Amino acid sequence: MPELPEVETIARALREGGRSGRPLTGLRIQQAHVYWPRSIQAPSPDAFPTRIAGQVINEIGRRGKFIVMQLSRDALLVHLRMSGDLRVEEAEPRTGKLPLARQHDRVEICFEGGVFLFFEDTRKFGRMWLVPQADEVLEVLGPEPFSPDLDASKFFEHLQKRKRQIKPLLMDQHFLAGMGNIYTDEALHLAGIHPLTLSNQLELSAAGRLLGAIREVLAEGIRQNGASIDWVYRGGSFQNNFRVYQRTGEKCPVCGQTIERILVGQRSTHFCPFCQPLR
DNA sequence: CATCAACCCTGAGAGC
DNA sequence: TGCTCTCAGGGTTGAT
Repeated sequence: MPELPEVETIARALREGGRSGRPLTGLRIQQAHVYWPRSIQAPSPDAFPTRIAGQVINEIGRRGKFIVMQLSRDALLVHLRMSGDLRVEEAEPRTGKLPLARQHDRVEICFEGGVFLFFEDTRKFGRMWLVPQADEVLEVLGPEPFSPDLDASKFFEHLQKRKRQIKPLLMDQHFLAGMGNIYTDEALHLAGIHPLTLSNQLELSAAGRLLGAIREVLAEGIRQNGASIDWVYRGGSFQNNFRVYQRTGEKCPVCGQTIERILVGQRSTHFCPFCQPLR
């Protein structure tokens, strides 16, 4: 399930080439096909292909868990949700044979020069937006975890203003952009904070520790090209560094206590009862 | 404002 | 082997 490091890895590959594809920046879109209309959030699925045709991709980046592509006139945003991925393929140089859409491909974008971008999404939760201003969609997001504007004291202030369980709060994209189930569990363990701790109970020192832990696990995740879980996202190796995530019943790498699994805000949550006591 | 449940979906894994 | 059942998981929506 793509979180910030996975989305960052995918955005980089689209921007700079890598994996199978070559860079998409600078390419002009010829046409598009929508195979699953609900994958298009805006404009209407019918209007999408007409409106995107002819536009050139000028920039590719990331904001929270969104992939952000700046086109000639519009912005193309992609949220991969649970099972989404973007795949670049090229026509056979010799025969000119074109790539075929696969079973789980929901949207296909064709570029001049025989390059294709497929939005594959087994579970159909992912969405695309084609809008004049990216901010229409992105403005509701909380700060980027790596934003220089976000320091320990500001983070502490934000936590103080709310009275929520820390884990669901960290996963709330309006509060902080980019965290998902994996990196939240990992960051809370690294910071030694129980997932049910109320946000306004955290002291300044704990807030600073938490922000540092969030940045550390995200940076390590990016360094390892994300985590490969289940059959979805592939190519990363951060799953080999999980401290607690999906390690229920195993020993805590720090203290040796048995890692527990509880439900927090409808999400499975892994933590060490010794390293992360609830006070 | 905080919490909770349902919903959107599919494939994997369990149980039979 | 093959069927049915349950469940995970990000985000949105509506109820409490």
